[in-house]
Amino acid sequence: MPIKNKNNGETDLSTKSEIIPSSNQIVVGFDQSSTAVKPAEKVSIREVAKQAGVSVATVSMVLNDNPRISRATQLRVQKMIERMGYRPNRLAQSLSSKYTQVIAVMLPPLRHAFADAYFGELISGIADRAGKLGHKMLIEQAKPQYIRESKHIELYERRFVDGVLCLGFNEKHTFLSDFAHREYPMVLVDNRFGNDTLDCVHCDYRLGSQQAMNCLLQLGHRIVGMIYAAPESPTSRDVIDVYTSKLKEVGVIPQESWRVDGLFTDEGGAAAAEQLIKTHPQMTAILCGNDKMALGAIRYLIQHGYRVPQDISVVGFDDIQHLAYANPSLTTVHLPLYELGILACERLIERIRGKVERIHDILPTHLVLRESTGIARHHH
Amino acid sequence: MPIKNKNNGETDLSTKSEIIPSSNQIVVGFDQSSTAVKPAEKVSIREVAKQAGVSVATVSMVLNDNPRISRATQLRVQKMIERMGYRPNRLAQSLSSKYTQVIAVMLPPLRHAFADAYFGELISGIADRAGKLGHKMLIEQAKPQYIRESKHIELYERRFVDGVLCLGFNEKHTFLSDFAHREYPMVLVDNRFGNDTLDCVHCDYRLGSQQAMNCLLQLGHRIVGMIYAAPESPTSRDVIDVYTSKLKEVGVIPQESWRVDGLFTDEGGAAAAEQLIKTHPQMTAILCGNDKMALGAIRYLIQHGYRVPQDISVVGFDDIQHLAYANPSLTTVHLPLYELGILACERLIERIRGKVERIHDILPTHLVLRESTGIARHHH
DNA sequence: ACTCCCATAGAAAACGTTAACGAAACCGAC
DNA sequence: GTCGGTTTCGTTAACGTTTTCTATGGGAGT
Repeated sequence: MPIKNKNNGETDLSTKSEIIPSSNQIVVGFDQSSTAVKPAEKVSIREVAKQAGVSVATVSMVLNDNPRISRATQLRVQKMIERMGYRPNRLAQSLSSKYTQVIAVMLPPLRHAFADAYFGELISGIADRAGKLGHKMLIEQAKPQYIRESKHIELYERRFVDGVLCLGFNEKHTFLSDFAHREYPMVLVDNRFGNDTLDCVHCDYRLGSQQAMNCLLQLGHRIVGMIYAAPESPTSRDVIDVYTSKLKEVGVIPQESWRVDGLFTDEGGAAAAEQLIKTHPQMTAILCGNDKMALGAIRYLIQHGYRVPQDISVVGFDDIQHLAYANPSLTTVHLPLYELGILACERLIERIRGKVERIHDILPTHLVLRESTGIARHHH
Repeated sequence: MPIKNKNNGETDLSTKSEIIPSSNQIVVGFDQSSTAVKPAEKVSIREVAKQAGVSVATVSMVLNDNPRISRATQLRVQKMIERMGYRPNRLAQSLSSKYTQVIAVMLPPLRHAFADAYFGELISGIADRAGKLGHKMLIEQAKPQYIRESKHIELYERRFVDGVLCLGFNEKHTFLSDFAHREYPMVLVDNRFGNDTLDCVHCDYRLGSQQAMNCLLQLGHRIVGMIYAAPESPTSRDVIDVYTSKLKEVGVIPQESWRVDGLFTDEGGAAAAEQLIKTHPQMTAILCGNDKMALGAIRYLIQHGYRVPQDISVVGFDDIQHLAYANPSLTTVHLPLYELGILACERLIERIRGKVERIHDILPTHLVLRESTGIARHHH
């Protein structure tokens, strides 16, 4: 299934960019050093113009390669710029032009928001694409007081940024409606806003839920529990909706008590699994709203004598990396978060430039079949 | 042991700031919405001045509460600022003043740099303190091409930032020497540069290594292996140095082959553990350079029939959160990374303002005793 | 009453760009 | 040879602050 896109979008979501594959803290070296470190006494566009024998306007136009400049003078000026080591002051640029070339990434006020695998993937994509499009990335955290003081609006009004990407928010975060009048470019990432009044891009959680449920149903599971989280989130509701309708399709009426809130955390997942398995011993599979909860659930189950997947199958959501070593490895719905980050960044910048009106893009998911799922055991 | 500080530093490293404790993705709501969303047609300092019946200079002085303004007019102007919803354009402010009030956080080009628990803790501290000090935080990744194009210098020259915090770099990253002439404020975080020519703040890895080794030696371990990483890093060498000298203190000469590089990764830790245990079956304890490698080592050991800690004790470094659920839980050296982030941010800003000359601060560590260590087994 | 000084505030010059407008020079066409 | 039309580039006014320099008023000192 190709990219579902309500706009005319044909965005390139590839090119993971040059990254050294490893993974932690102090990486072993990559040799490099900038070619020249100029102590360079500040040189302004005026100096360059004078030395090149042209006006400042001409230099400016060369900088923004305005077609009105002849190839000859363009080369001459560029030579001089190079020779003098001139770098335009972007404060002056932004002050006089319309854009700051900076975007902000807004994170929810979680203790470990900066160390989260989910946010990390998104931010990675955003950072890569922003860099490629000549934009800088500011990171902010929407703590209660921050919102109370309207710092999120100040971001625009004081001209810190041209636009904002909001990660990990849902309808409970009422400050989002500050963007409803669409005066300030903002794209909600991996969620949508109820009345579809906000620009957004997100993964196709309905599709993901279908893929997960198809898998479980094909393996013969019928009593399928669910560990969800943040039911106020439209995408979370998508997953739940499909979960119930898929079960109904095969003639099973999922009870209310088959669903437990796992709070998006490992511990919550474990607690939820406990509750599910104690109240429904005949349950043979659990669908989890994210990988963390799935891992917590598996941990609980194994520690209490259940075999995964022989006794109970578990499916997650996210496909966060560096979990390959989990035992058993997790069958999960892969969310293309890196690509979503790229898309979000790209759409936001288009929106800033007025190249697009409404944004509501959806990226397809796919199931990654690993060891935590298996054929449903018989219950007698 | 108090803070070791070569400067006159008495920095407040407390106040974790208001954060909702939970942990993932879409958090359950915190009610909030900005008090007022002004559609506000851009109002500049000139308008305010006119309405308040004063000059722009006066308004500016009120903004920066310059003592030369009388209390009466100050109040009058502030009222008007409030009433008109005026927000100073910080591009203009920065253009005309000396500072941008923005700092950058430079990350190494690792694939998951944005999702790393180690960096996450540091960044969390930095973000909190930067916000408190009225600064914004830009995040950059020092990919090879980035350095080749001197973008790290451009950061200053084009006036994006006043200073940079470098996380996760070591002496192999030769671009760091671009800062040796100390023209551009930069603080190396959690490492130091060989000839001590760069400003830096870091944890006391020597102390940490002592604490870990004291623990193991007291438990009777003598054949102690080590899984290190990035030996080009001065702090890594600190750990290794203390490891060897501590063993020598009790009359043990650690062989070269007792040490293996674990590459800072989980997989590397597992491979290193394998190598150690196969070549030295009599080994009863392993000291690891970080928690990831320790976890990898434990995973390998358990999967291959060793009991931890009964057969082998393992000690880590970092004390990364959300690892409490590991089994067995990890004895590790706690690095005060959040606090280090705060300190780094604070020092950098002092440096920017010229309030401090050289920076080289060290924060103490402490051992967290958990389940992965025990009394050395007898070997016959 | 006159000077001097302090407290207070205004005027104008930066800060370093972009952009709107206008003006030469050159072209071919008539 | 004049005339519109292009190219190509210079002039100048923004952009919204801070800062330096200057000016005014009034009270204290003599």
